[in-house]
Amino acid sequence: MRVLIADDHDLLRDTLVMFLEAQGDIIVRQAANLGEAHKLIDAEEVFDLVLLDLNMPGMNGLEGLRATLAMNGGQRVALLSGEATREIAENALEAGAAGFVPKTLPAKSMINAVKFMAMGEQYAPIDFMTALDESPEHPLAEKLSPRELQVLKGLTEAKSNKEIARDLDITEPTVKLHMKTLYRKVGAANRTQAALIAREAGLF
Amino acid sequence: MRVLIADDHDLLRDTLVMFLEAQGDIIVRQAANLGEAHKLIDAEEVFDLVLLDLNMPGMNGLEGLRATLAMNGGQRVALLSGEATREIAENALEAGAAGFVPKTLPAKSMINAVKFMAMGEQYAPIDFMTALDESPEHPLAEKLSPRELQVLKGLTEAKSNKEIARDLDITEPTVKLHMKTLYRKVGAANRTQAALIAREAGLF
DNA sequence: CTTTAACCTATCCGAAAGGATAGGTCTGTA
DNA sequence: TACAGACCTATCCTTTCGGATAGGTTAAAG
Repeated sequence: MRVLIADDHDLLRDTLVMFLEAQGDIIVRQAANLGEAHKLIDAEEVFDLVLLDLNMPGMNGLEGLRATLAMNGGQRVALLSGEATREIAENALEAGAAGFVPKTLPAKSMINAVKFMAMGEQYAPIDFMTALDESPEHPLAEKLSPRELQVLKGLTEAKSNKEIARDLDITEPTVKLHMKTLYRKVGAANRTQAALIAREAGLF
Repeated sequence: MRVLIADDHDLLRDTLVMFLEAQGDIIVRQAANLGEAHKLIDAEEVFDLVLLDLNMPGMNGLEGLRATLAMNGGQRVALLSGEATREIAENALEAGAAGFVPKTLPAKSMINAVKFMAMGEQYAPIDFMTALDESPEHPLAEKLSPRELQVLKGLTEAKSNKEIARDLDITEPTVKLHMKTLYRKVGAANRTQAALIAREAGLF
């Protein structure tokens, strides 16, 4: 089994190489950037698996992955990354990657994943892929006052101003003003749009 | 490596057993229903992996999976199914399953997956898990007339009745009646809820 | 101790939404 | 032809919403 590891972090690369070669039946080649990796792919016989670090020189996002996939030999290429988002992982897999390996994976699991992919399967960590794509922050929630958030919550529950007022124990006109203010803050023209924006932002 | 396969389809079970045992270092035990499987788990030393068919006698949905996970020995349990939905697969993985194996998988991949899981990793087919959970149909869209759909579309764009009327070249009162009718059809109390429901259903 | 700013509160009024009711136009069918 | 049913249209009328305006409270800064 022939594997190529391309990563500009020497430490991680060496560790991975050591672990893989300890498996006995795996031949590992190394590269520190995309150019070196391509040279090795051109010069040697086809690899069972090529591991590319997302952040190493020459990668340019997923472009390097696509370029490597398009190279002769039809080798299987997987993406290796420390801080990639789930979205990037999905894009990589859609682009035809053999898998996605986060650097947070335990060494043992990483070895298993590499062997798994080299055997022709597609790999990605389950928990990573099924995690909800939670927006990093809710910039909206930050800009709204507590009362406005409560009013907005009532709005997303399709309550009338009167109901919201009763629930919050304030008068209806007050609710209206909060509405008006929060429309301005979230950029909505009316309550329907405000509700859709709130839902879109993942609030409540 | 010790594997237990529980499935009431003899043909599939025998095929799988044959393939696995051909790998040389795998000992396979069989069961035709959940009760038999539990007896084997109790009687023998711990398995590296237990494969449970979702539809065999005694399973009762994911209950059988949970019961098996809770048994002594702490064995790893994976779900095997022919027609499970992505939702069931996710629930199984959340419940602590070692993996999910659809019966549509090629034999070679299935063997790889079983070995992968027996080594302690969690497996699920990438394409299966990342597939969008597209609602089979939009039951809403079927119940609404063309005009009502156009009105609802305008509503999700946060337009006023007057704007919708102008866009559709009808009078405003007509728009109102369409609104009222579609509220009833989709089960909304007001326009905000109707907009949220439409968005939720994936319309527009 | 003022001052400023941000927030919550309230009043009034025009505009929009929502309900009830009814006429008009197509289908397909007896 | 007559009829039923589904759909689109329109007219009143009441409720609700949305905007403009302004007073009251609290906390931080001068």
